[in-house]
Amino acid sequence: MNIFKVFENDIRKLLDELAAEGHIPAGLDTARLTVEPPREAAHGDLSTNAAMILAKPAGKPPRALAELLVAKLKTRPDVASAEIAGPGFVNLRLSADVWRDRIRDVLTAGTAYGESTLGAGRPVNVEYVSANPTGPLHAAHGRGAVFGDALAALLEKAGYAVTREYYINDAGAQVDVLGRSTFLRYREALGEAVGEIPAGLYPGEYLKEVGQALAERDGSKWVGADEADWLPACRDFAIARIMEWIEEDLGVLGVRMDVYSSERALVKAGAVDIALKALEDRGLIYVGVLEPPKGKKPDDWEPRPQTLFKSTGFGDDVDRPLKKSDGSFTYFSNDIAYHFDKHRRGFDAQIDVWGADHGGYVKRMQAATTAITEGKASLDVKLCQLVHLMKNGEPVKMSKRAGTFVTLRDVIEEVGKDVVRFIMLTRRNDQTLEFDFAKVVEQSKDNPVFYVQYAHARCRSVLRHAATAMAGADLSAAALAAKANLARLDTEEEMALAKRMATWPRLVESAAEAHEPHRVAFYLYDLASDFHALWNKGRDDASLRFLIDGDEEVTVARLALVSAVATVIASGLAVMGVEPVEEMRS
RNA sequence: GGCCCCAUAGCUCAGUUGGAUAGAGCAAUCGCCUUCUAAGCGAUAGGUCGCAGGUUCGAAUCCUGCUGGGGUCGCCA
Repeated sequence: MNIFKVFENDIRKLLDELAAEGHIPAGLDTARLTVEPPREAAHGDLSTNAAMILAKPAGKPPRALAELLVAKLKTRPDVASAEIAGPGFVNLRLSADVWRDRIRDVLTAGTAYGESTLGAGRPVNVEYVSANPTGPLHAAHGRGAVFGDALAALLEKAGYAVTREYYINDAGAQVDVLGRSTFLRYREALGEAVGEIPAGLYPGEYLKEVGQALAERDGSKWVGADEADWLPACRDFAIARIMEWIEEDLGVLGVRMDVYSSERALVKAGAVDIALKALEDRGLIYVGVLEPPKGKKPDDWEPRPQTLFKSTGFGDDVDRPLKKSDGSFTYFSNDIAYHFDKHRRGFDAQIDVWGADHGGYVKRMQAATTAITEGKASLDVKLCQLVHLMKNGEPVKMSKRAGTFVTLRDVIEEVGKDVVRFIMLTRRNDQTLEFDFAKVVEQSKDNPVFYVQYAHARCRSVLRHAATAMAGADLSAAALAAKANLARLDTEEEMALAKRMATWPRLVESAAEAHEPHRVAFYLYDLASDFHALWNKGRDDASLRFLIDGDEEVTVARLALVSAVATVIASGLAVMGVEPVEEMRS
């Protein structure tokens, strides 16, 4: 239950009542109405701008309107106080029981707490990773993988029907290069001395393994064969093998895709022709000559007629080529077909997660998606900025060119999947992220992974102690929910925790709508911080500890609180794909 | 040159889709602490939200124009 939404709906009803009573005109636009926690806790628990946004259309001063609302709100038993502040805010303080009851909600719902019906089961397609099948995933891919996966989980929690999808770019020139590189390694595996890997081929060591495997499967079958024969064989073999690795790596990271879409299969099935025909029918394709890029004219520039898509009609800056000069389709054409295909599979809400270097591609893809689906589908593109790998403040050198780069697997093996996942979400997607191998495993307050996990571990530790101290007592969440007298929770810190947990459903909804999973990480840090604060109070004042000898009632109430905190942390970590820990010892 | 992203405390970053006196961690200063789990706790100080306009009850947030940094720019994917 999202308490803020409950009040928002109730306030809308009150406004209807005011209209029925003739205080304000009926049918005022309340789209801008908000009910949210004020930044300043001193202002109360909830705050609404209703009086301010309606003042002008209602023809009444905001404070007068606020008076009317306050009078109505004050009659509610769950409202402890309602007052007007500033330019016309209505601030509410809720009775403590409203917050305490949320603890019971948590205990009853378990880690399902925070789930919402916001998405109403609408399908959403989240496409992420989609790394070229030409080599193992490297560290930077990890960010897109984690981001996309957490976003998918978040949307699921918010009630959407999510499909996780990986687009395999197995149709371009790069996979022919892969095929040639593999052929060389294959001959090498058969004993041929191949020497230096020629420029233009992939030098990576990992292809030795692919060549070896191919030699084992096919023997010397391809030596001396026509390129027309060995190239597709080597290419397809390598793609299949590398995709296995990629799936394995993703598995280690805890990422499981629902759908792998092959570009080659799509092209083969004629999807590109269908898509371009659709655009053609709408008069969005023409043959024309593009202007050279302003201010940065390539040396070999020459005007030439190309088949172009009229993307300028949909917010793009220039029209974009659909065919290369040899008549074959550009990657863009295939991509249009792919996004059209998603639409035809029922996805009108599409999200793509890309690396920041593809920023220049966003407008045309959105333009094309809008154009080809006649505005029915919307595409949101989330760009993930670079990850800077560091070790004790020193940058870790990466060179894809030389074939030496830090693979995602290396990173996971060094610090663990949970640390990778958590850290990748501690920055907004459009900020560059520094990943320091030393810092991310540090056991201190400035490491958010540790801090959040520590809070969970402390909760579990308290419950373990309680189980020993109160042998025989049923301390399950259900039992605590049933028997705890939550009225015994009344300290400032306890109420702060209860309120923080009450905002989790709201956070899920707003983060899901904004497509910003990093907010979950920050929320958990805040929740952990509230919990640690309460814990620390118990150091100075024994009466504030959780287990109080001789007062079972307060102990049970506090155990309910602690159990709820652990549950909400676990619920948040589940969205991030991180396993909560029972204790910090390792 | 066009387009996209970024610019918030000394540093690293949040900022609830336009709300009230802009927050957290680190570093700094000052106290405390040896534990229901050790990897500490509390307090203080720190700001022209890059600059200048605009929109309105109200702007870090939206619009315009600048400045600085990054990315990208017709037959790469």
